[in-house]
Amino acid sequence: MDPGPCTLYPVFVFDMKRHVLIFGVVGGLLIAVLQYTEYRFVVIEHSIEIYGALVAILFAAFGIWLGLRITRRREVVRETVVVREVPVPLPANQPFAPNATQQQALGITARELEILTLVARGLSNREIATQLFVSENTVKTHCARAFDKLGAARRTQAVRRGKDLGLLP
Amino acid sequence: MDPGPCTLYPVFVFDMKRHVLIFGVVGGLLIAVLQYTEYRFVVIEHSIEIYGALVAILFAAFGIWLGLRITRRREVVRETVVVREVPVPLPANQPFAPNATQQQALGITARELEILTLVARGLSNREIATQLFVSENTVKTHCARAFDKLGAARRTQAVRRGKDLGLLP
DNA sequence: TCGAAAATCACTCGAAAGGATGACGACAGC
DNA sequence: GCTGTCGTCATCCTTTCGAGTGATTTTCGA
Repeated sequence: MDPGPCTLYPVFVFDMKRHVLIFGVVGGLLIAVLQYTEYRFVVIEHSIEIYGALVAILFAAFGIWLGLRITRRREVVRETVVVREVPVPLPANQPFAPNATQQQALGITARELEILTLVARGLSNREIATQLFVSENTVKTHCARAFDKLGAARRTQAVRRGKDLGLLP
Repeated sequence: MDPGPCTLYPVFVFDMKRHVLIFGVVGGLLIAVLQYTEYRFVVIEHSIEIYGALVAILFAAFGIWLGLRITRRREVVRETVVVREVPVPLPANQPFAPNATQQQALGITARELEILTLVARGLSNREIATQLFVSENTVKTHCARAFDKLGAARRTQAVRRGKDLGLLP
């Protein structure tokens, strides 16, 4: 559902592709070379250990190099993103009209939507109850029903979905 | 090892010390384990190749991790250099760039903002912790600090203020 | 090398939120 | 009449949040 950390560094995954390719090629070459040398120095007793150590050192060095290269790329991209920075406070503010179609499709009543907007404003249940002259339990009931209709488990999630569906400004 | 990156970034030589230590310990353990398994599966014909491949993969992964760890997070430095404010009426829906000016004015760190965006997506603290591979307590701490800097008492309020200040999409 | 800032984690405690269920009155529509 | 919807309120119980405090480790700049 949620793309998560990948959205934060999409360039990272992109770069990986090419590097993994290089990794495969160089890895194959290294293995071939090492296998060749293995058969040449088979007379040595602890050749397996030396072999393993060689492979370990070479691949570790290569891995470090890969890690350095990846992060270097990421740094450059990060800089360009900063240049593209656009701080914009508010574009236009005409009276918001909730999406009545979505509201009816989900069966959300007017009262529930009213409470949802107050939830989106960051008010607590108690504050909402005070503002609407009803009890806190009533607010909770409306909230529970609205959350259920929105398929939300938490109020932040309900706000998120409400905005996505055009129910909230 | 790879002397290249070290000469380019002499600052990391100091950091390398500790990492090289870890590298040695983990490497020794890995070799021991691999040697043990080697003798257990000596019946397999191509055990040497498997052994080498195992060592290669493990050390390559470890090397990558090491490389990433050493050169992590250098882009923040560049970020302060670029200061550009462009009042744009409406950026449609293209990649969102948080208002760095507001963020710096409030002293909100990158990690706090990252967690704030996940809060705005309706995730619970536990879900955020799982997604970022940290403990729930850490998420709570970041949340608390972010809320304090935003002057918010609840997460819905924090999301609201974050949006108003251009910190959240 | 040193120190400040940031990130990490833990613990407690109280408040807030949420789930489940039941109930009551008003009101519209058949 | 009867039924269904809506708004209202309640109780019990569990989970989640938030505040406060303290600590360690990592990072980064001077």
